[in-house]
Amino acid sequence: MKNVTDPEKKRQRAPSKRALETRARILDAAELLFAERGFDGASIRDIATTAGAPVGLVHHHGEGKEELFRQVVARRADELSSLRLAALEICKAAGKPDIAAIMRCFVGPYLERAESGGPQWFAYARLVAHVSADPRWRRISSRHFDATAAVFIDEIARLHPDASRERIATGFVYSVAAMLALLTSRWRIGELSGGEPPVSISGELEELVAFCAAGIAAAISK
Amino acid sequence: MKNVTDPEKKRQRAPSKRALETRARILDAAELLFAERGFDGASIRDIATTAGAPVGLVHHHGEGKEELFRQVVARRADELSSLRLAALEICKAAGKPDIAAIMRCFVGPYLERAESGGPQWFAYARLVAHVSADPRWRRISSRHFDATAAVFIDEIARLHPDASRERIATGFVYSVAAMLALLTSRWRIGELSGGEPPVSISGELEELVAFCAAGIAAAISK
DNA sequence: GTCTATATGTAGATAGAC
DNA sequence: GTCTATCTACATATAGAC
Repeated sequence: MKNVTDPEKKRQRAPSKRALETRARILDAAELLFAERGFDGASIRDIATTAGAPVGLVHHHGEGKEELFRQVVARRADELSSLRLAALEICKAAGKPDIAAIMRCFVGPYLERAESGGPQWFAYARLVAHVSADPRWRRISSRHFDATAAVFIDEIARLHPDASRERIATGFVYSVAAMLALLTSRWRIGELSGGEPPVSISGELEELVAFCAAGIAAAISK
Repeated sequence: MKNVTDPEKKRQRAPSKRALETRARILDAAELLFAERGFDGASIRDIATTAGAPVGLVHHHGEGKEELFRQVVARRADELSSLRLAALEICKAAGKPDIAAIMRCFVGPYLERAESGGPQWFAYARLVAHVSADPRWRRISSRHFDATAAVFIDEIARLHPDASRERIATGFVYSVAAMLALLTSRWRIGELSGGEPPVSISGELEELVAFCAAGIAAAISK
């Protein structure tokens, strides 16, 4: 399924190194600005300026604003899914995981990336928050996030065969919301606790995992 | 402090009944469209059309798009704060509340309104989700939500004097995120559990309260 | 792939009649 | 307060030279 002649695909030649860099710069700029101001608040012109590229080039690589938006969401979603599923496999190989261990495989990879991967990963969390808030992006959300989410829900369901799947899914969605809140609303936690927000993100991992695991356990036995 | 001559205030006469109705229709339309498409995705013209009012009137009542947005957020925020604080007072009068009881006073009033108050309250939840996702609205968020949030965090802190305030605030912010997820992402819960989303919102109250209370308790003792 | 110039629509805001 | 007409700016998208 790779590199065979495909009449559907338009691009025939491999892109040059410079082209790939330009494309990456455009996606980074789009990620930053879509995250900061949402789909309609970020203009192609602003994205072009931030990327240091002319406007026409942004259209060329993005194939229109909506498609550019989807590409930006998809890029890290795919990377995250791989990391999460790999973590879950390792965890399962070491023995039957409990809810906390399962959720640690889901949130851990993101928190590690956010800690070490630079500010683009924080921008991405805000972008996902925008996607979650806006009903126009439901299709994007389903397409790029649901398959992996279903695997994790299955894993919890296997651990608690008597619990209704709807309650497990509910607890899981609550947990994802909490994870995004950690990544996007540390300023608010800081304001409400009267001090500065927590310095280290990965230092918050166990607290978040404990919150999610206890919450899910309580919700499914209610 | 009421009805005295105030040189700061511009409006001198009480608005007519018709004017108040028009204003309410404009705020409702703005709420719906801001919730659906975010600040930049909703245009003043769309809001005017939905409200059945001319564009100039939207500007007149809203005093500019940003101020209109803030007014829409503020309207229900103030109403919700009153309901929540009243619920907490009643709860405290009946004896020392635990974490679940405290959180029930916070999320209960919203879920009841969403159940009985019509679709505008669901739109408002999406609007708040947009406000939370977008760093441009931090001031609005602080101004209209933080005071009440601080009261509830204080109440939990009184119950657990040894827990750090930062952890309590973190658990509270996670809980608010979960509440918004219930109001804005039932479609996703439905998709992930392979069936329809839950019919009744208030039927989900105890499950959500259990999730939040167990999560907070686990997070502060971690 | 890269970049410039341009076409076409629509945005927020305001002036002024009623 | 209500409504119409209009100003100015900027949006997305594309055509075509290099």
